[in-house]
Amino acid sequence: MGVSDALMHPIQCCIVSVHEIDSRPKRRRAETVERLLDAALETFAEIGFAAASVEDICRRGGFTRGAFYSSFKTKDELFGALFARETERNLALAEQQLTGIEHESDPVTAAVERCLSTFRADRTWVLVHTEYALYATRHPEAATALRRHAEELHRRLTALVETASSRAGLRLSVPANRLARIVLALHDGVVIREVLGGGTARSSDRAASDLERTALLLLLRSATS
Amino acid sequence: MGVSDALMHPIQCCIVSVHEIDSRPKRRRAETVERLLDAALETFAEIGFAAASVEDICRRGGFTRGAFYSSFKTKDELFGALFARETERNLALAEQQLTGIEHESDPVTAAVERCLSTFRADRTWVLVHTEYALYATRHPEAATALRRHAEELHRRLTALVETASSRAGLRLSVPANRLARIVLALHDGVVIREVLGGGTARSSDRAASDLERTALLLLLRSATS
DNA sequence: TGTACATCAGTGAACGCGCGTTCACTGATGTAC
DNA sequence: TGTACATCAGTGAACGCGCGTTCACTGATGTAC
Repeated sequence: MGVSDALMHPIQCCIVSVHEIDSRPKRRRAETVERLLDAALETFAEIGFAAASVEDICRRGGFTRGAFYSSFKTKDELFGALFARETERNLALAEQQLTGIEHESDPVTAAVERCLSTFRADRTWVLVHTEYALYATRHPEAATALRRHAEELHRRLTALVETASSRAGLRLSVPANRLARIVLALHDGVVIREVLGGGTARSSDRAASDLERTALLLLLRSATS
Repeated sequence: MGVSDALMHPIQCCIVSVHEIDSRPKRRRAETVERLLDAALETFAEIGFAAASVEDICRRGGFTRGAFYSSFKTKDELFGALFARETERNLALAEQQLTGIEHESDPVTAAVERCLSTFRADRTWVLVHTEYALYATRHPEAATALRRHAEELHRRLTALVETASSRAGLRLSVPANRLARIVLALHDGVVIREVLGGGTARSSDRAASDLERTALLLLLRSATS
């Protein structure tokens, strides 16, 4: 095989790995898919799913339409794949940011701060996610994917609230379950208002995250004792 | 002019007003516009703005496409007119529900209850409003209309918080201004999650409004003293 | 009141463009011997 | 190593449909005298 050959010939091996890192891999469909998804994410954020033509996406990715249809059956399928990729990324990011939070001296404040910095309103994703939610209203398979993701987030935040509050010896006047739901709703509301609301452009980043910090601290202060 | 003529001839006046109330008015463009807007609202909620063809809207309203174009220049103009009509309606409704609130014995709780019952998640409007917000992202005139409406809501809620808290002799640990923004964001988040989120169908009406009640009471409890 | 004309509200056929999707083809990459 | 063949990834022309928009026309309603 090519691989074992390569192992026996250091020089050729080197060339092969250059091929794999560089833009000339043996089989590059996976890479093409990634580039198309990247292009789709940007295009959908800029002009919306419906307004974005397959040609727009391909042009941005540096392909022709044929390439698109050799990777995806339809434009709708692409939307689903994009949502799947991005939500997986976001969950992994959250995982990474929040592990070990219960060892902080003040886990509540720490969690608020970390969540704010992790999920800082990412304009692109808010736009595409919102559109996907709207889309899911009329496409049951999309609704399933959306629900799964929402439930996963809720599960993780609930667990976080539970471990953090018990470690800190705090009593919750509202079940962790419900508290998590409230926090998620508040987050959504603030972030959506920032991106979609008639947001005044002047330093709205800080304004929105300040607002959310205030709100979360108010909430948590009166939910714990 | 026709009006002063009518005033001088009681009988004719009566006939004219029958014409205006009944479905045979002299000039019925206004009524046609209303019917088209009604049809558009339902159609947009069902299948979305982009997917809704002008023909779909007209068919639902009982017209042909020509009627549409003799009342609106483009499909986009219709969207703007629809948003204008609905926001005006909503503001009027809010006005009506919230006047006199400061005379309640417990204005905070009363306001929470009235807001919840007034702005109970109206699925149709949440869908259309969200889509309009997304649309406004790419259409500056729409963004202006959206901002105006958001600011108006914020102004009214701020005033309500101020008068209600001062009448009740409460001190706010957060400016009314900011508190109003937080409440609006929370409301948006809850309502959007209910309609767009992977909402479990089982009695989600009550669940969502219970959640919002809990959240608002928590917030207001720790924002006042 | 009756007649002639003007305007209004809405019809429905037609246009033309852009888009999603298909498909026959091509050059590059990999495999067999 | 070299040659012949197979598969893969992507090309780009073509198709056909549906949609937004236009426009010449019509019957109903209103106005003048």
